[in-house]
Amino acid sequence: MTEGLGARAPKYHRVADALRREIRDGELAPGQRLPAETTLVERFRMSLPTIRQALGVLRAEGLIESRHGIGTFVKEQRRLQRRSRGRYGSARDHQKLLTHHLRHDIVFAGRGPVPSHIAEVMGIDPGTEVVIRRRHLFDKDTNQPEEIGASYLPVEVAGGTFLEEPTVVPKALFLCVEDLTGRHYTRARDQWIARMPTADESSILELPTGAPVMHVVHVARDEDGDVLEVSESIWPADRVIVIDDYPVEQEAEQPAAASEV
Amino acid sequence: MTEGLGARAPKYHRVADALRREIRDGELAPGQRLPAETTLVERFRMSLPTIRQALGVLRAEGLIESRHGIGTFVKEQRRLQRRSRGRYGSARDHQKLLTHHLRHDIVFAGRGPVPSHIAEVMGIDPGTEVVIRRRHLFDKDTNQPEEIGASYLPVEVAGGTFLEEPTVVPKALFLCVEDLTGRHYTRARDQWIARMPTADESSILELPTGAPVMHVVHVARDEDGDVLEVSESIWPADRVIVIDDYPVEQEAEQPAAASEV
DNA sequence: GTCGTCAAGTCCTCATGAGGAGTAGGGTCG
DNA sequence: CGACCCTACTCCTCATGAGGACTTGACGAC
Repeated sequence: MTEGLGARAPKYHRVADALRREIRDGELAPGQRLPAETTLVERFRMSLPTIRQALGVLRAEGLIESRHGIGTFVKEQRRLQRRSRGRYGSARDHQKLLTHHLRHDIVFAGRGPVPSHIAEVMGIDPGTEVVIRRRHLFDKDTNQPEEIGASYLPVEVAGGTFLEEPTVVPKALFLCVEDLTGRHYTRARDQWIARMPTADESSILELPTGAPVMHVVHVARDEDGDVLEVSESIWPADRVIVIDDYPVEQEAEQPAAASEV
Repeated sequence: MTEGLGARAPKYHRVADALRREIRDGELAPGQRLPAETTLVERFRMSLPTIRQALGVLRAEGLIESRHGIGTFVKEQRRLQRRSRGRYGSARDHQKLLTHHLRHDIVFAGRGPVPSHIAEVMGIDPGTEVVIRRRHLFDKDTNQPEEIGASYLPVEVAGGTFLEEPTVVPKALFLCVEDLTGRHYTRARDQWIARMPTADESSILELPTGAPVMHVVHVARDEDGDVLEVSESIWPADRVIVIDDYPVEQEAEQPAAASEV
């Protein structure tokens, strides 16, 4: 650990380090308010920009969060949601929306050009017309934004159906598609990346500056390998744990996706 | 998109937006150097701190990277490494280290107290003595840091073996453990989270400020459900894609890890 | 030719000063 | 009692000014 930084380290770095240690040691508990910036100026005997720069470092690390006009607070580290595969089986059971505890705002439903990163996994040309459903999900109680979601369906699959209407579907999307087409979801591929949010995502999800997002692109295919659906979700990264539970291969085998951890 | 911000938006925000658009539109290509800060001061007719604040926003978004004494550059978005399960099968095939293209620096090997986040998944008390192997991995060609890794093995498993010695093991760790104990890796569980790096991680991985990391904790058990090994890896998030390819459950089933995407 | 020195250009640190904007609490007026 | 306003406190924005540290390339001494 970088305890006791030498006098050679930048001042803002030393301040950040002192506060970081107080947070780690519990002197500043999660949820607790930090001293006001002006108070820190007096305490550390440094200028306001220097103090603010130090706070900026801790903000970028996700340790604190500032609220305009109120104060700066130690963030509560909670990762509530666990996400992994297995969604299909449980949805077949319950016959209801996977995210029924969230309020769904359908912000768009209809046809449009497929974005390039989706076209890539679908194996079609960017700009090809597909059926798109975009949604924002909010916690029903706190009204906090939880997720930005979008589904992309080939026109052959969803064209002319109620999936082009901006209404919440009655059950999991894949069950609707199976009913409408008679085809079956057979194989899926998830692609997870973590990145910094765009300005739009940051404002929709009300993210504090410096908070990363988790972005998953989900591709579902039928028994012939044809794409039935691509959907993507974007969450604040600090609310997500991806869990993958699987048997260890006992025999030599070449997995579909190479390959190391 | 937040095109054409009104005059009410903060100045640094407008500057960031203008540069962001130039990057997105390709006027500033990946790898290319941005105008010097002093040049931007003249061009936008704003003060240096304002310009620097705008650059700070783009840095936090992972769009640009500044190098002291050299300049500020548009980051190349490259996600080279794809990681997913299936590691065991291919390792049994090749009988060599999974990360043989990287240089391994064993920074520690021996006994020590288990960290709390590892104790939790191992189901033991924090501080219990375990065998720990810590390593830093570097690209053999560029010498760039690529990964921080650590393995935690119960003393019953690895105590008194060469796994307590700070030398690179001849083949994948799990094959060593299987040979030494006669027990077999049967089931594994990976836990992925994305977060901002600690100060230490940031310096070891030479991360630009504002860049998140991907952190995976891997738990391996034998047929009795006893933990044989826990290992964790930390990568710069922008070099990682996690890919998960799996069959869709056709029948009702309660997966081990609940469960929604 | 090789090495070290130097200067120019770059980003980084930090101080001072001023004003603006959002929030919460208390008081006043109806 | 309720609605409104005012004030104190908070964080946010932005300017100016100065010096330092790092990198590169050119130049001269050896």
